[in-house]
Amino acid sequence: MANTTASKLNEIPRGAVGRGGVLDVAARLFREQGYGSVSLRKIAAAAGIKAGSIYYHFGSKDEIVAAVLDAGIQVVHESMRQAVSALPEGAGAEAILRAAIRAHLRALLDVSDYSSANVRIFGQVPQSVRDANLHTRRAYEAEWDNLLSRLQADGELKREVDIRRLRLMLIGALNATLEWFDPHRGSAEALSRTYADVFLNGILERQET
Amino acid sequence: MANTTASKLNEIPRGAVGRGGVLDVAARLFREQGYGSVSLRKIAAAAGIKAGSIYYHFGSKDEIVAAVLDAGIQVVHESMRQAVSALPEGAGAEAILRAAIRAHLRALLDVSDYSSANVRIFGQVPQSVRDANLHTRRAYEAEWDNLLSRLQADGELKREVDIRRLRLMLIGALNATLEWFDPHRGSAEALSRTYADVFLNGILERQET
DNA sequence: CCAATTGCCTAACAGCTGTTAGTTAGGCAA
DNA sequence: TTGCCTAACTAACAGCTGTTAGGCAATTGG
Repeated sequence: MANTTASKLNEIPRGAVGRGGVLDVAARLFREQGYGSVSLRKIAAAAGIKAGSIYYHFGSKDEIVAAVLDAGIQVVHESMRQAVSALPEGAGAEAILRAAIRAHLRALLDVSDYSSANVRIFGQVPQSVRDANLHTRRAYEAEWDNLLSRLQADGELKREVDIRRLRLMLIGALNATLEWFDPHRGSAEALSRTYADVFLNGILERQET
Repeated sequence: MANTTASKLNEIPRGAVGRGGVLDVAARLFREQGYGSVSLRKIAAAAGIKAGSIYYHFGSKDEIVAAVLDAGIQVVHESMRQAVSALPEGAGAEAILRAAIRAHLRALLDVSDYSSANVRIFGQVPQSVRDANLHTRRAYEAEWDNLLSRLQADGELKREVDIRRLRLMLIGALNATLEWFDPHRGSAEALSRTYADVFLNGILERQET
């Protein structure tokens, strides 16, 4: 037919999907539906290509999910590091912790499908994929441990808190927001303030004894 | 052969698996491996029966997972309610909150595969199953909201904290421990004390201004 | 302008999934 | 003894899964 040429015009240009496009779509689907119920055919369909074509860009499903997991951590890590290092020289513990909490939460809730997908599906992927993500993960954890240790050494954090445990508490609590956060009910910005308030000062009304 | 009678003796008694047995096994597997990668054949094998036999006790896979989810909430709910009501009459906010936190955490980490399975897989099951669990879930949430509201009305909690948000923070933070808690590194008991300490009083070293 | 490379497509594979139907054997009541 | 109920079994189904092989058109480099 004559329209073969014409129809090309409103088609997606040839190389527009590509490895990056597949990865973006995969991250979004993983975040929305979890690991187990997202098949390669779903990813392909959402990206506008066919399932087999994915194997031109990736060697396996594990390779896709591994790439999503790594990118997810890197986004939060970078966001948190920048937020902290952008602070003025003599910033106190309170300002530093508020900035770090805010950066982590905003990366999760506002910015990136990759970071939220990481939190959501990490516990669902095959062991081998989890293991491959551990290096990236530990780097981010070390960033927090360094920060917290420094503040504790300066006497700004209570001495009796174990740093590792505190980091697990903090990141765990922040990540848990993904399960219920609704942008219609309040901003990630405001939420990060509440989290900082509670973690820094607690929820008990203080008696002036 | 003559041993047909003898061999019966070291076989599992006929009705020993049953509906309850299947449910126990399912809860354990869901907690360990997540929803998507636990098939009916895996559940059946772990329970010592064949896949088809499950349909004598349950109408579908969804029915199994729904039963696990409901039981999971009920265990934590009951545990928390008892712990709080066992307190002496005039117990203060601090004692009440410590008891509630401790009960929730111990139900998750020490006691029940059902409660931990609930937390782990709730975000992975089909929408319809989630919806069916909502009633049970809301009852537990209301228990917390009542408790927190009462304490706030008595002036023991800071006025500016939103109750719903505080409850989401608290339960979210407690549930997140499932992802990293290791009984070899410390008890749920000790962990619950740390959580109470942080939530009640915060982590900042208090300056005597 | 030709050749090579890129990015996709089609068709098929073996294996696993939830589910159904029909069968069988033990225990209990009449 | 007869007959029902319970709790399992076997075998099969349609559909989906990750993955592979081979083909084909468009773009790009020489």
